Amino acid sequence: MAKPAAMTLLAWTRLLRAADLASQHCAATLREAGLPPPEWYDVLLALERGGPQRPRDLQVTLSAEQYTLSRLLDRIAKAGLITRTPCPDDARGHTLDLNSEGKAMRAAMWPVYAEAIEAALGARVDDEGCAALASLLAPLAEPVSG
Amino acid sequence: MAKPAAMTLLAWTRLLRAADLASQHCAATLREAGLPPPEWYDVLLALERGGPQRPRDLQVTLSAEQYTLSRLLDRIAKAGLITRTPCPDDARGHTLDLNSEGKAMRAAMWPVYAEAIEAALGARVDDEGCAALASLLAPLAEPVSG
DNA sequence: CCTCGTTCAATGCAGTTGCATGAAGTTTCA
DNA sequence: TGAAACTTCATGCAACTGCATTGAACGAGG
Repeated sequence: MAKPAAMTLLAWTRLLRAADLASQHCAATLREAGLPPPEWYDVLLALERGGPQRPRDLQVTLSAEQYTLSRLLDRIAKAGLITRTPCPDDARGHTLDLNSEGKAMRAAMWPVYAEAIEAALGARVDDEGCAALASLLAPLAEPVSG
Repeated sequence: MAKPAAMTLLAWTRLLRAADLASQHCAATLREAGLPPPEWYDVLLALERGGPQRPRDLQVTLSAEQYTLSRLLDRIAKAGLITRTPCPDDARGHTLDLNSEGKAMRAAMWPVYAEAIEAALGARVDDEGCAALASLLAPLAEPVSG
């Protein structure tokens, strides 16, 4: 029932605005380079790091809604970047894997994405500041109810 | 061309995730209370604070895209919370104003919104932490290109 | 082996967004 | 004055999102 303190409200507005501007910048930068949006990168990277896996697993890693991920994977598959093969153990699911185009796309996206992150955050907050930010934001990394 | 440092990347992911979870929580809380989404609150508050004004002015205050705001105002007007009267000085625009339902709605939303902010941020980061967050995020408050 | 509760994934539908464009009004300046 | 440039706001269209539901397959217990 407690109302937020003035400082909490300030941090709140800054947090939302900063994240909005930063992610907008990234999305715009990728778009201008003719590349897919940032969420594709997250999927491609997770598959490259974690190897072939099922949507279920990706859902946990990316903490995305089930239906969001389902449709995102549809689009990525339609673009020919991943393959879906039936899962032998469980006929409900399929195993997702990066193909060579997918790997190439991830590699092509990274420099652009990295540059955008650097412009949006790295160039504005020094290393020490980033460390402070990361540790201040750590408690916000899990769902509110949990 | 510089690639982000490891700490920058950590802060980046935490920032996006924190903001996403926090805003999700707020939106969900308002929704569960049968109230309009957070962006309505921002409009109602801006009108209450700034008095009658044109979409153009709101657009600056809220830093929203022109078409986003245009349609948002449509919905809010359709819900009967604001009035649009032709602007005498400039026939292109109209003046927006809160009516009594609009004021009542803003007042009704605040406790719920405040509670959600407190749960998402206030209860997790103390006052000093919020102050630190706010000052670290200050440089991110303006567009990347500007 | 069946049945019931659970998990995995896709999808219908309505609402929202982004981009591009359009229509109407205003300002500038020769 | 009047044509060109700019501002203000709305909207067509395609893409995306969220919620709710469905359908299929799994697994536990009788």
